[in-house]
Amino acid sequence: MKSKTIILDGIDKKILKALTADARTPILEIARNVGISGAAIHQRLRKLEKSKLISGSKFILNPKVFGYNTLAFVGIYLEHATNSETIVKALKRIPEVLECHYTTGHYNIFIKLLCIDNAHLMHLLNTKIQTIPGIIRTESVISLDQQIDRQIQI
Amino acid sequence: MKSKTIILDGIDKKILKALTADARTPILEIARNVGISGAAIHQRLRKLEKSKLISGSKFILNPKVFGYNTLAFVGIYLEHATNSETIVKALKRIPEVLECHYTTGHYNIFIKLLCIDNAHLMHLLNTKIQTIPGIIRTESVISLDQQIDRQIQI
DNA sequence: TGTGAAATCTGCCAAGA
DNA sequence: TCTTGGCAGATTTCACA
Repeated sequence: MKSKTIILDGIDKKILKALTADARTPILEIARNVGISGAAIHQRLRKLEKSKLISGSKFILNPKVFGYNTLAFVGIYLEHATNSETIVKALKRIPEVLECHYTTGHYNIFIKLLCIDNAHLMHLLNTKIQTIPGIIRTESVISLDQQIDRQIQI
Repeated sequence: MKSKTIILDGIDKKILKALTADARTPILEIARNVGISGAAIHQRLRKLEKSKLISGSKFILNPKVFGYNTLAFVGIYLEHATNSETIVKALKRIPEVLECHYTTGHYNIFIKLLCIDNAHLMHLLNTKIQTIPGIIRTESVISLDQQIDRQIQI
């Protein structure tokens, strides 16, 4: 039992399906739907958590209610000798940066930005991002409408 | 009370901060930290839910434990006369597609893909995505490592 | 908006088949 | 790995300040 492939049976899948849909689903409610006791569900959950398969739970906020309407992806080109970690550190300080990836291909770094509107995006790029030392150029793709948003299926 | 800007006071922010960090934080625990009664927290939560500010809660699965290690962003070029909705419908049937956006700029559609490895990604692109009628060409950016992953701050 | 109290439901542990 | 039993604590509602 040193290294292990995790094998999920139907019950595990049902538990995960319920909790990935709504993290506050009562365990006893799942137990009723699945047909085993709450304590058993609880034991399985502890197993799943130990296996790192579940990495947490979150309330999902709706950005539009806060007035955040412009989602954009920005590819970043760096100078050759730039220390990427410094760039990432600078990007972390910008709250609008939701994701940041080191990438292959055209760009060195690729980020996802959430802004109030296009003007806010432009302002961010011009005054906060393109001014970071080491960043040469950026290329933006603006999302007009998001059609799919989900996790891996189980 | 027809249209309303939502004003969050310090208590609302503490509630949201606790629940966006861990959706299963007990309400009474938040109540203790904030210094008001559990019933009051409950009332505020109902208000926040009604305002659509909270759009749900989710358990976060760890894709790496399932063997999913390659995250990629793919820009898609469509033929001019293509009905985008048909394309999106086809993309929805591919479980590896986690996000899908209509976009401005170079691409017509932009997606986020989660695959087992690079071979799986290539296979997906060649056999499932580029074969969708209307798709002319795709351009991929592969994430080597994700450094930031978060929601909007409150 | 807040509180406190009451009724009900959950979370979680232990012991055992 | 399941079940039962049980208690502490959580959720939820309500009348009232």
